[in-house]
Amino acid sequence: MLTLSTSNRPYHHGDLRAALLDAADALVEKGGDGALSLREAARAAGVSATAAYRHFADKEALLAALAVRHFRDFGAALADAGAQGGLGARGRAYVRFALARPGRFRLMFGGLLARAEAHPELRAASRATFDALSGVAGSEDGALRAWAFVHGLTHLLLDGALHEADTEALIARLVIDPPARA
Amino acid sequence: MLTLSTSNRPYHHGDLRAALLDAADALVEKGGDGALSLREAARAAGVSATAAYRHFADKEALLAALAVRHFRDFGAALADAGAQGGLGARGRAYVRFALARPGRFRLMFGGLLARAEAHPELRAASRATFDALSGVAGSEDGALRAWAFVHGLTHLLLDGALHEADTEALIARLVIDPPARA
DNA sequence: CGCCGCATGTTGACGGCATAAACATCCAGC
DNA sequence: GCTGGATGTTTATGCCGTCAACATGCGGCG
Repeated sequence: MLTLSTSNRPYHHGDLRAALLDAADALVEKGGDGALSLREAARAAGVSATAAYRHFADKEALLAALAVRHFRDFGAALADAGAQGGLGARGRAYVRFALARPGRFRLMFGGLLARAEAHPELRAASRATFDALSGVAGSEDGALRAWAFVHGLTHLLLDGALHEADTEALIARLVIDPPARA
Repeated sequence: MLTLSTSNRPYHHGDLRAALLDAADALVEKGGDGALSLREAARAAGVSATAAYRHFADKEALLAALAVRHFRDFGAALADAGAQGGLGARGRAYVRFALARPGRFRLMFGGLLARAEAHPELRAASRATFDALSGVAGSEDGALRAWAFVHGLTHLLLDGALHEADTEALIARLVIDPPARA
């Protein structure tokens, strides 16, 4: 049974908070945005329906915590891409991250942010990511335009608004590296 | 009591379908995205909880119908703005439409579209709007870039991602008319 | 003019959900 | 070894989406 050392193994479960976040992530990714049910997440974690309330104030708090996690991953992925490429590489990584996990992206940018004042950690995590993005090329209007462009392209692709057949080619063609002024 | 002529006044209510859409619109606009309850909309329309099912297959169908309505208004607003201004005027109208009614915009671009194959009318209405937008400056990559930029800026503003104080000034500064290449 | 069918709306019911309160359990430190 | 507080469970409440059976009333047919 391998009880991993005497480290910080919490009381009853293993680490229920993380287990719930994992379960919620899977549900959000599968069923889309509002398809998460606290009870179902609890079921998936093998725990009673109300156990989640020991770790999250309510359902929205769980979603906010999940969004925090995703913002950190997102920021890391962009930093990685930027390290060995320019602005264009970062932009393409941005779009690809979202297309690979639409549910995550929709959670991150889906209205939770708008009332993020209720979720200080989410505010902080998103601010950190945003500031890193803004600071890429100074904080000039050019950088802002680039960000808005990539962000908008992501949303349009996610929504199926573009009838373009070859998505990857479209990205490669539009999101280019030189001062695209876009 | 003024029973307006003998025109197409449906049977019991006045025009329940429209009344439900109005009520739903108000709820979506106020409480954000998923805050709509069929029962509450019915209550607001002064009708029993299940009456909506005579007009909509289910809750999602109501939301889809509402989105159709908004796509039409949206398209009309953009056409108006474009008639007496250039691409820049149209772009600014785009952003302002969304900022004026965040709930509407989030409904229109919030994941319903992604599985719009279940809602033919929504698919059609969004396609019509999108095609009109794409066709503004030919259907070149430039037009696509412009659209993506404006769309992304809209989302970023809606999400409070930009710390800019004066939103209107930002819009005026970024969304400009000449071939902004953005 | 009267009846009847169908579109419209209502009632009642079911299972699922978020959430709260009271209770049980179990590790940590004294 | 005992106890306290953190963690999880049970039970309950009220709302929700949706279904099935029923009521109602307008428009068209006789």
